[in-house]
Amino acid sequence: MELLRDKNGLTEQEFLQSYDLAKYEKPSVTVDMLLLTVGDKENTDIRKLPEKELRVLLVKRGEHPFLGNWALPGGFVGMKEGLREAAYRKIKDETNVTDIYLEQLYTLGEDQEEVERDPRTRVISTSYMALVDESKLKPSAHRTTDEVSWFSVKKKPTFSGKQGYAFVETYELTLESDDGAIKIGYQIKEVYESKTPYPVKTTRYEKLDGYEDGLAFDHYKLIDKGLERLKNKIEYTPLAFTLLPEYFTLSELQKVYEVILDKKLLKANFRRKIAPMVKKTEIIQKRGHRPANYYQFNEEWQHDFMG
Amino acid sequence: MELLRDKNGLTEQEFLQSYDLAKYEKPSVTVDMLLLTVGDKENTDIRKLPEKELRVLLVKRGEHPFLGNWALPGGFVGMKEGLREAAYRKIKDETNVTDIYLEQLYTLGEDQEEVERDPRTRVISTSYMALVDESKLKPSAHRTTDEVSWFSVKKKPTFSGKQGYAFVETYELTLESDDGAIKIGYQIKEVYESKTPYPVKTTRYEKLDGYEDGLAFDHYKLIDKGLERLKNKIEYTPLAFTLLPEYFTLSELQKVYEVILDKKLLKANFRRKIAPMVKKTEIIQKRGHRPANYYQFNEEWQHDFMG
DNA sequence: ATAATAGTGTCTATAAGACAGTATAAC
DNA sequence: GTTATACTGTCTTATAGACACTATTAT
Repeated sequence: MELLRDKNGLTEQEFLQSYDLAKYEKPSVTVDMLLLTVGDKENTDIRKLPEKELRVLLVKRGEHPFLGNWALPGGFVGMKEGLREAAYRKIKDETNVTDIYLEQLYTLGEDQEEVERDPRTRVISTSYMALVDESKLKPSAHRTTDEVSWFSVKKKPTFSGKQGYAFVETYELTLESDDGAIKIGYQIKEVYESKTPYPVKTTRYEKLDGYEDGLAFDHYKLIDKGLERLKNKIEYTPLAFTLLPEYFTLSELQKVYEVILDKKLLKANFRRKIAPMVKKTEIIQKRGHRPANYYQFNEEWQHDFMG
Repeated sequence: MELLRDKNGLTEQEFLQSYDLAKYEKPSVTVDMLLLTVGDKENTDIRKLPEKELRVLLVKRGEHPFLGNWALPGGFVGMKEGLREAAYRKIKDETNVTDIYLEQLYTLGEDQEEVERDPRTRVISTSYMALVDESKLKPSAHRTTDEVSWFSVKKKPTFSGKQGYAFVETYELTLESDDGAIKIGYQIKEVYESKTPYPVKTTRYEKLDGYEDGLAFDHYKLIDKGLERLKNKIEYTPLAFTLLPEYFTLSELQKVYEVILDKKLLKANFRRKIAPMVKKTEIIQKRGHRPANYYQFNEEWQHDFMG
């Protein structure tokens, strides 16, 4: 095979030997983990089945910057470590869970505002969304000395309509810690402008009045994006099953959909729709009043559907 | 306001002053642009309207590594430059277009294989998908001395079925330059494994037999991902309109959908479905046989639909 | 018995798909 | 006239939503 030479007459090998790594100043690269689960709410009436809620794992920062604020778990990426591998490592550090669904979410550092998102230096952060079944978490001990807590998450629409020429939607994103002691809240404002011939959407985040605590960096963006992604994908992918144990009842599955879509579903219709995705098992659950059948994910489904 | 101090007793200001940037070795950060457009195919029969095809902009590399191969336009990100800003800059360099639809696509550098995607050093690359109306491109002169060309892109399914326990789908991704001189082809193999309780998808890329030319780096992944993204989003977003001039006929719009979804649509049904997205104008096109009405994007639409 | 959950049947409204038809231009 | 494109009406089928009903348990 003949050797290609560049403008300077160098072969690839020669070029690589002369390549000066230190010539350019480089940004730092980190990963941030949006670790989500769906868990049972505390139950007041023992006769009723527990409601479910979405939860996100946050870590209290023990260092500058944003010392004392709550942040998504994350950290710098090693030189020989893939972004996804770094994400796995972080999850293992925080939760001891290794078998977990993971997908790339978004990379922060897009515009001037985000260029200054970290006061130390320019930091580009790739985020991953991870979904875990709550039952895998129970026995885990956190290995770090950091304070770590699950926060319930809720995003609810507060306004939708025209403001002048633009169309505006606002939401409230609220987080509350395990014990209810810490409350974090942001207002999200989405503006749709008709920049003919196509529309442009811009999103603004602001701390909500009356919420003292805040998130570190621009991590609210990732929580918001993750919730949206989940809402979209749960309709046409098997993502919901990553949030449940292998065996589940259809009522449990329905509650997962309800908490993610943030609306009540009619039982009969829900069952008809998800029927091809699940397989009935012989196992029976005794928990509510009438016993329920346990179901499993039906691996044949994606073939018929996605294929 | 009281000053928080960390474990070492430092305030944030003191911490930042003592923060040593050079302590850690850092990966390099680049952006890659997937610039797509839909254009008229060369016409044989003058009486017929031209067919449309999807096109992607590629640059012939004049430097190591991958010297002589075709690549997506891209390059290193400046320290004070946002990723999106860098993407804009690249597009302006290559096409002189400034007003363009842009969305973040994917960040490469996930796993061990991708850690070694660039022989110079560890490179993390965030990619953007840009969609342009062909008519905006015509008068542009490329400012770089590099060879630049639009390639037609086609992804067609070649197999779908079970292979042992797993479900497999294969595709052929083929690119062909403007003048038909350069042909690039990859086989894509998607394997769905039923890693209970949820399925895992893995994708493999291989050069197609009989295709001599190749893409630089792992850029085939970005083209593949971009086409998928476009196919998904065109159904529920106004993305199609970014690929057309402000005024267009419904037949033109339909052809854009057809080339992206890679299937023929029935006229009557298509028109019924997109009716709320468009606005009829008074302008008439004389091009085919019976003159056609020009339409515009209807900015009211997203409100009713997305809101 | 009553409350709570599990599970099914069916009517209706809406959307998607198929296809036949009419209309208006170039040649 | 023929051919190619533009545009509409309507029947059929599939899907989504609403709601009423039965079934089985704990208390």
